[in-house]
Amino acid sequence: MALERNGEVISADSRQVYRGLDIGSGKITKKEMRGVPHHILDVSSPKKIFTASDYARLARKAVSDILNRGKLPIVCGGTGFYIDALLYDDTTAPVPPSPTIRKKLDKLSTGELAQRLSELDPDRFASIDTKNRARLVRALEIVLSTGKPVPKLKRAPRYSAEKIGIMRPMEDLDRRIELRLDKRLSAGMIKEVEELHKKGVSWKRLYDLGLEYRYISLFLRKKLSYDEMRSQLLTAIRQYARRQMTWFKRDKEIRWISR
RNA sequence: GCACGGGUGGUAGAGCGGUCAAUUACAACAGACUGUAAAUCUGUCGCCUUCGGGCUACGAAGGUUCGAAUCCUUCCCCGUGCA
Repeated sequence: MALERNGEVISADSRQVYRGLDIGSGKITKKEMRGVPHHILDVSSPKKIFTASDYARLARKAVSDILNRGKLPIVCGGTGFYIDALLYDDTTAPVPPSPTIRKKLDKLSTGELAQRLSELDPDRFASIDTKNRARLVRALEIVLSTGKPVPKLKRAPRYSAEKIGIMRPMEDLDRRIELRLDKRLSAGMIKEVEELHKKGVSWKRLYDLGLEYRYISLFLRKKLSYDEMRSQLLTAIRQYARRQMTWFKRDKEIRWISR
């Protein structure tokens, strides 16, 4: 598509932003790019946490650069939240994460966090998932660092964009996922994870990166046998694919093609 | 052949006379998503339902009991030990 329409690609993938996460994240290779410039790949160290707002900032810069060159920006990827962060203004509260506040909040139980939020910001409390720690912590972080309730977000479109989604039967996807996994495994994905750890990416961090990085690191730590790792990872990837569909299905602007 | 141990929902595995359609975990299905988003979290999960309940279920068949997944008998499978 980029070749046909004089475009450049902007990746919307929350793992391909990290250097060294190549096979496991399915990062496109130089050769596969066929001369088409690709953006927002390898922009962060895997030791750091790259956020949706970092993504929005970089991707918007890329969009305007591409437009200035008279070319078509093509955003491509499966991280729905990142795509929204790029396409809409006001998708996240403008409050950077605060390690100090988080450290304090981490000591509280989920119930206590919910309790505090209900006192400090009843409005946000009413709509939040009260069992989701990560959400509660973030909401409290916003309230505590601004001294104000969590702002209502407008989600204003920033660009006029055409959204295209590829839909295929789940069985078909499942089959392709398995083939893809085995291909990655034989392409040295385990080695890749081992290398990342050697270079200082902690086990905890690898776990948090999810999917291939999570399960392979568990295998490397001998918490899982090879077969357990492969089958649990396969399941996790399939579940993730379904979660992605849940996200995209609710976006009524997407035009679905089967391809 | 004898002696033990065991057969429970898609899977693993609790329950060991009533409060059991059956703890829990996983899988499956659906969903959420305010700077970790490949993350995090929620709901449903035997069948039917007018959501009150009804029905069929814990290897099989009988039996004991007001009442059994839980006790007894026989049978069929599985594992271990002795032959």
